[in-house]
Amino acid sequence: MAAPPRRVTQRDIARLAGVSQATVSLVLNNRTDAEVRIAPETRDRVLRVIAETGYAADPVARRLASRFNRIIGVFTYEPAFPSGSRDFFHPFLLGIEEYAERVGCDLLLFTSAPVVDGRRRVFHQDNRLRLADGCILLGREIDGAELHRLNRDGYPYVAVGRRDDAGGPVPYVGADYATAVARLVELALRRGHRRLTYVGMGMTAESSEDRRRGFFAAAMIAESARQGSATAGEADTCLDHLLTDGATVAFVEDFATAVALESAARRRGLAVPGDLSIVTLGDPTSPVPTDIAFTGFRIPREEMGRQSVEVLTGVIDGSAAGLQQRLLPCELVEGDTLGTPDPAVDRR
Amino acid sequence: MAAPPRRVTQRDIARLAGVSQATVSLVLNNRTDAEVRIAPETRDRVLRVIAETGYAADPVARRLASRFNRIIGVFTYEPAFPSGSRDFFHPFLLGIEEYAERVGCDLLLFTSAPVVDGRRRVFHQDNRLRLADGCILLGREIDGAELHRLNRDGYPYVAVGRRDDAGGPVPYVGADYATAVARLVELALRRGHRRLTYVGMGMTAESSEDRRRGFFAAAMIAESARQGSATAGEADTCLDHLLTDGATVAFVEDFATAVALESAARRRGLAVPGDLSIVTLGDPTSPVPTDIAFTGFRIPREEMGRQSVEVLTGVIDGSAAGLQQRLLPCELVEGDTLGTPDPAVDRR
DNA sequence: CCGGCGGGCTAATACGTATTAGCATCGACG
DNA sequence: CGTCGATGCTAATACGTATTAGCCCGCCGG
Repeated sequence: MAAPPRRVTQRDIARLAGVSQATVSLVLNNRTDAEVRIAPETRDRVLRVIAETGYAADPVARRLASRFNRIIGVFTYEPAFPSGSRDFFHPFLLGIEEYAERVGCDLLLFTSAPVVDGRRRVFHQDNRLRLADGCILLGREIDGAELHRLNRDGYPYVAVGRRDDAGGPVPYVGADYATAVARLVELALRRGHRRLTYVGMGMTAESSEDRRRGFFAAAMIAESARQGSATAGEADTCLDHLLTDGATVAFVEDFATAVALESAARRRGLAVPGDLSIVTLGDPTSPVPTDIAFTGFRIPREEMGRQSVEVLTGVIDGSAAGLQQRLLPCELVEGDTLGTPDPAVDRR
Repeated sequence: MAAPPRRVTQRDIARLAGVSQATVSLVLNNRTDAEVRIAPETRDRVLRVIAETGYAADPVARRLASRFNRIIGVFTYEPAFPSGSRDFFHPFLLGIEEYAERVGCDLLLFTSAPVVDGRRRVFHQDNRLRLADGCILLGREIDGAELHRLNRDGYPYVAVGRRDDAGGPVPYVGADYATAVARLVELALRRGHRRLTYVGMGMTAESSEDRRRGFFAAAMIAESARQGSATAGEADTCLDHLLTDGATVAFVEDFATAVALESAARRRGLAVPGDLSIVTLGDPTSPVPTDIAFTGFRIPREEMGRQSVEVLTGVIDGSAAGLQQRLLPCELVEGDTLGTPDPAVDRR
């Protein structure tokens, strides 16, 4: 290991400028308090030496001495490699990077977090959270226990996606699934649908819950409507279920399931939306090839990324300036898969 | 700003375990040299306290005291995620992240680097390079002056893509464009082509140079062949040039140019590869819609990402173990756009 | 001439860890 | 009984910066 050349420090600058290290620090931080005064010529001399040497303060030492690092941690829960989840994370990262750049922060990806029981863990033997001033949590399912721990430790963080309380309110920037789904339900009702069926994934994540809640809340209101529920599995089985149920429209939580359902229907000679309408409740999270323009909504992922950084900076500097829990509206997408129910079937 | 709760330090652990801070550090680092000995029961006591408190060493202090941080910096000359270059960087990042996880390093994206004159700068007023142990440089064109500076400062880094010397050899992991292009030239010659034309971008980047070099070196060898050269611009102009030249095959540096050229040819009633063959010299770097399977090669981007981390770790710990300049082979892609020249045209 | 006061700077310390020289203890050995 | 070598630990210091108490000096007012 070659001895690395000792780098230029404030002491070196101080020696060259004929002042003390403290003075260098004061000049560097442009301190102009009443308490602290530096003569203009001294200041200039120091600045000149700094410019000549190309000195830049060691961010590590700086962080140790003061409090902040201008580093935003990014923790991704789910295995990052399968290209599938990459497409899921990408829009978030886009927004995060953009806003981080704007506020002059670097991004630290906690790739060193080890995988235990198939998921990454924030807390482990040698967790390095403190490298960052705070942390953005990304992942479809986030461990409640870890959120508890974060809250207890008073570590600044923000979740992307709504989260239930965990030993205190969880700061988050989520998508307002409940409202988006409710809007779609209303739309279906207006088009004449009376038998709506929700096809979920059997997941307990908050994002699933919110969709489900939005669906049933809106469907309940229309007393005349009937709702069913199914779990995505084998597409044909699911389709059977829908038909038996007399459903005229399926609200499908997962995009890939919707695609599978549509092809299953087509294989059986059923037209979409002629014989069966299909509504999707989220963007594709894995690349599913399809030419169909599904009716559904778009999750403002990029904006969620941006705002998560915004909220995090608020949490970090304690200015609870912005609301620390935000739900962003989803944009409805008017596709080709929500029609009017076949009158022949719609015998109620 | 709420006073953050002082976090647990080694001193706290020491007090609780009834030992000194030094002992805690020694236990933590599992030091078992001949010089340093800790009684097993003491060690256990300390470890128990650590487990109970959930203590984890502050990586910042650790870095200040010792030398390394287990952080790999990633500097992208263009924004890392934004959509334009997104498809370009993504595979690299994928490989980088994978390998970083394997060696237990975190990744630091230098998003705080300001943009000057349209490109990001490594060195600026308040550069934060020292946060990381070393740095991976990504970008189509990398400023030679900055490479000089990195070399001069002895800062460990590695470029993705071959780079010319800059005040010393530049560690890199690149793609062997020269060989890949030469192979394609040979293939074209075997198929009977005698008039080959290179369509470049007029760029001076090493990646462009290498392709060009590979082309002319291989084409020269076949004394019977003639080569031409054109610069991509308006596709029709370029096509005119090719036809005037009597070229039977175009070697096109940029993927998008190849796509444009193909449609221009088709608009004029020319068949590809019937009347004109087109070879591409790189993957699409921006999403260009096309159904055509171009003949060309694939750049091992992901592998380049992985190996760049590997090389960087070598540079950092000074074990010049691996070669610090690597060129990875590209995989030839046998597409549909390289045929045999029309005999009518091939009058030599 | 002395006290006070403000400007301009420095000495000292803290941040939390890693490292090293060296102290204390104890058993063995001469 | 003194010496020596091992063993087990601690005190002290370094890393590079930020911060604060306070020193020194010159000037002004009395």
